[in-house]
Amino acid sequence: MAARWLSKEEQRAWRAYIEAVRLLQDALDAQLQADADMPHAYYEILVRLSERPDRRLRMAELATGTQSSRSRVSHAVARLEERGWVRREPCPSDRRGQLAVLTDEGYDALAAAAAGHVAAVRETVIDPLSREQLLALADASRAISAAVEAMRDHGVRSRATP
Amino acid sequence: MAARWLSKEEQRAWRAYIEAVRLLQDALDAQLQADADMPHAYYEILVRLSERPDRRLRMAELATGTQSSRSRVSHAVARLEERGWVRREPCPSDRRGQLAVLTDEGYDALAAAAAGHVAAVRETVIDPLSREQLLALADASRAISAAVEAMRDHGVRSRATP
DNA sequence: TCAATCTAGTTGAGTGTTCAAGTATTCCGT
DNA sequence: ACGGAATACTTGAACACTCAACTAGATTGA
Repeated sequence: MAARWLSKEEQRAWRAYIEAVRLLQDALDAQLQADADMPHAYYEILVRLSERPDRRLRMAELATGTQSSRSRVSHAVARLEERGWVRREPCPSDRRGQLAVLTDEGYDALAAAAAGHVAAVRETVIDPLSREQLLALADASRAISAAVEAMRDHGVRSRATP
Repeated sequence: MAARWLSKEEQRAWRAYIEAVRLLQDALDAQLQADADMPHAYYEILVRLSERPDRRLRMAELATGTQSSRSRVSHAVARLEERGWVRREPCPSDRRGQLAVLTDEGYDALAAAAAGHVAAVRETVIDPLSREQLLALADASRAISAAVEAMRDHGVRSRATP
């Protein structure tokens, strides 16, 4: 397979993208860590749980919902449980399964964190972009997500040839 | 400060964005780890060094160039040095400073990793987007980067009020 | 029905990142 | 010239994530 490089324009675009991604992630992580003492990944777990009427979710659903591995969620929920923000329950319909349940303390922690986090998101992403830009960003993002999932599934055609 | 929430549309866009970011980062990290035995952050360090005619860069420049903290770069270079991919040199003009120098082995490792990585970037980002989409993504990214830097500088106006 | 296989989730070791504190050197004002 | 402040970088502990191996329960099919 001939290695096809990026054009100057593609290169510039790609770098602008990952640069923004890194800066943003670090900034949001730092903001949440400083203001709410939790990493962004934990925040997202609490958000997903809070959106459920019964405030509970299977571990696997939590994993797919937050685009993370089962192992990550398992470790994270263990930590959240130590803090009393989440509790585990056995799943009635499948005895292998576990339900992560958001506790009242967890809900309070989320409520306390949310305003600051949303303000930061607004300040760094929503407000600096026009509506068209934001929608374009979302479109491009969906295309990227689809492509990543496609690559994951069909097993990376372009793997380094051994 | 009144907490201003996100509209439905903003919410959808924001989620699409971070979802893509997470999926992409995990995929690229996994690809590089599997094919070249290095995380994406290390790859970027090697890239920056390789772009210099003398293949060397001050630690601080490496940090700003890769949007990471000095500490991160310091640890990373230490690891890369253990592998023989990078070497440290004292900086002649400032005795506090250090130069990270890409070794020949490091250059080879980068060369071996590059094709697979670029192919993955192309497959997940460049190819699935139209030229307009890619340019729009870059524009939005630059706006986000600027906003993050602005927030970092002027000290987060919207910090959780204690 | 029972073995093989698949799925849900956990665990621990290894690795990378962060945060705060540390050392060494340079810069700056007087 | 010299003391204080800023800068360059490192270090170690605490924490998060990954990968592979593992347990336990569900599913399949012969």
